[in-house]
Amino acid sequence: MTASTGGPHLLDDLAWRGLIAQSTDLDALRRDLDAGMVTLYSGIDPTAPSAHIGHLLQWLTLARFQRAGHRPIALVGGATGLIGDPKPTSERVLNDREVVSEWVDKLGAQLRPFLDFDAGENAALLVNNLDWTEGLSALDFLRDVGKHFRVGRMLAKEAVSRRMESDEGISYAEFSYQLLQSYDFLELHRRYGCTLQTGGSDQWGNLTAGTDLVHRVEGRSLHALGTPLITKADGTKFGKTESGTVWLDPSMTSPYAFYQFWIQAEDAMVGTYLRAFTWLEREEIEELERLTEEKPQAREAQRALARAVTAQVHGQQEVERAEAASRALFGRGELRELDAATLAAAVAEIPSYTAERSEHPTIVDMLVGTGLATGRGAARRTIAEGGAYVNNAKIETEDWAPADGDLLHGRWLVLRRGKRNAAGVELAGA
RNA sequence: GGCGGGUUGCCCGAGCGGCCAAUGGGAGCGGACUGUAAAUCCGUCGCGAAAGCUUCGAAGGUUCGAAUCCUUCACCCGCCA
Repeated sequence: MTASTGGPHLLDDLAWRGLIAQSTDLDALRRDLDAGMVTLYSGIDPTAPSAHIGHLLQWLTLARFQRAGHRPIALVGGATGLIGDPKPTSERVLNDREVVSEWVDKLGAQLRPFLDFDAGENAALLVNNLDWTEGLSALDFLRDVGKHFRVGRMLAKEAVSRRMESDEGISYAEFSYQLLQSYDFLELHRRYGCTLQTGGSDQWGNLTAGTDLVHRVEGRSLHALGTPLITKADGTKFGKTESGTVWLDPSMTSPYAFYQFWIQAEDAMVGTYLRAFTWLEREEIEELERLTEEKPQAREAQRALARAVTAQVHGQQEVERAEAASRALFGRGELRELDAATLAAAVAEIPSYTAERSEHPTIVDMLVGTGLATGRGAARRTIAEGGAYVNNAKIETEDWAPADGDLLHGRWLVLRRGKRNAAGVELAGA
C-alpha cells in the first residue's frame, strides 16, 4: 500500500520540491516506502507559544508522507524543550516548566489541521517526549542511553563544535540534547515501529545521532531525511518581517500580515517557496515560474503563493479578507472612493487604534499610536525621511494634524510608513 | 582549587582616564529607481523637540572627570590540578 494518486513517487516529488537536503540511504528508504506503510516522525520544541513558518515546513513534510500513505507522528518536545537544543550562537535561557507545558498544548493544537488524525491505518499521532523521559532516572538514562554515545562523536557534531569554538562555550545540558532526541527516535521505534525521522538540516546531527543509537541498541538501520534551510536569495534569514518572526498564531501574526509576508517574496525565491510550502502541482508551479520570468511586475506567483499558504494556515475566508484589504491599501484606486464597508474591513486587517478628536492627534501621535513608529523620535525621523503618508498623501511636517475633510467616511485615516506598512486610525468623539 | 584571558549598542567588533552616545562592518528602517521583487545609490539607526537624560556584565570605589583605573561578585574561554 502506497500512494494511490498515480503521481510521481513521493521521494521524487520531495526532491523536485527541493525538500531533501540530506539523507541517510535514499535507495533503502525508497525500498521501504515502496514495501508498505512507513511510520515516520518529526519533532519541534516548544520555544514559543506558537509555531512559525519553519515549523510549518516540517509539518507539511509529514503531511506529504501521509498523503502518500504513510503514518506520521508529530512530536512536541515537552522534555527537549526543557533543555533546549544548542543554537550556534548562544546558550538558551531555560523556560519554566509550566510555561513549556502550556506551549506544548498550544503547538499540539496548532498542528492538528495539517495532518489527518482520522485516516484509519495511517492516522497521524501526536506525542510528547516528556511522556517517556519524565519518569526516567538519571542513572537509567546514563546506562541505557549515555553508554552508547562516544564523546568524540558528540563533540564532532556541528551544533556542538560551533559552540565549543565560540567564546561562549556550551553547557552540559545542551551538550546532552542529542542524547534526548536520539532516545526519542529509539522510543518511537519501539512503540510504533517508527523507522524514519525528518527534520530541518540544522537538526541533521541530532537525526543521525538517533539512527546511530537505534543501530547500536536494536541493530536496525533506520532512516533520516533533512530538509534544507529555507533562505532568501542572498542566503540570509527567511521568515522574519520588520515586526519579527512570522508566526502561525493569528494573534501573533495577523492573517493580513501573514499574507503580506508571502506576497512580498523575492522573484528569485518565489518558485522555491511555492514548491516547499504549497500543494500546487508541478505543472502549476512551473507555469507560475514562467510567468515570473516573463511578466515579473504582475507578481502572479507571489499572489498564488500568498493565497495558498494563507489558505492552509488561516482558511479561505481570511485569504479573501487579506486580499480585499491588500487591494484597498495597495490598489491604484483612490482610498476616498472605497465604500465604508470595504474600508472598515481593510482597516480591521491592519494595526489600528482609535484616537479622540478632542485630543487633536498630530501625525507624530498617530504614527506612534498605530505602532508604525516605535517612538516619537522614530516618527519624526520617518516624516523627515519622507516616508509618512496619510491617505496616500505624503506628510512633510511634524505638527500636521487631520482636518475634518481628511477623514474618510467621516472617521478614518489610513496611515502608511514607507511603501508597505499601513495602519488605520479611527477618530472618535465629537 | 590555582593562574591567565574575556564580558561594549540587534549581531560582529574598535575604543583602554577627558576630544565617547561611543570608529567601522553587517542586519534593520526610510528615500530614489521599479513591480508591495532584487541589485545599486543616498539617508538613518539609545531616549528626548531641545536643554539634557540613561548606556559599554553587576555592585561598590578612586578621580574635577571612568567604557577605560581599583575592589568584590556573576558568567564565559583557556591552561594547570
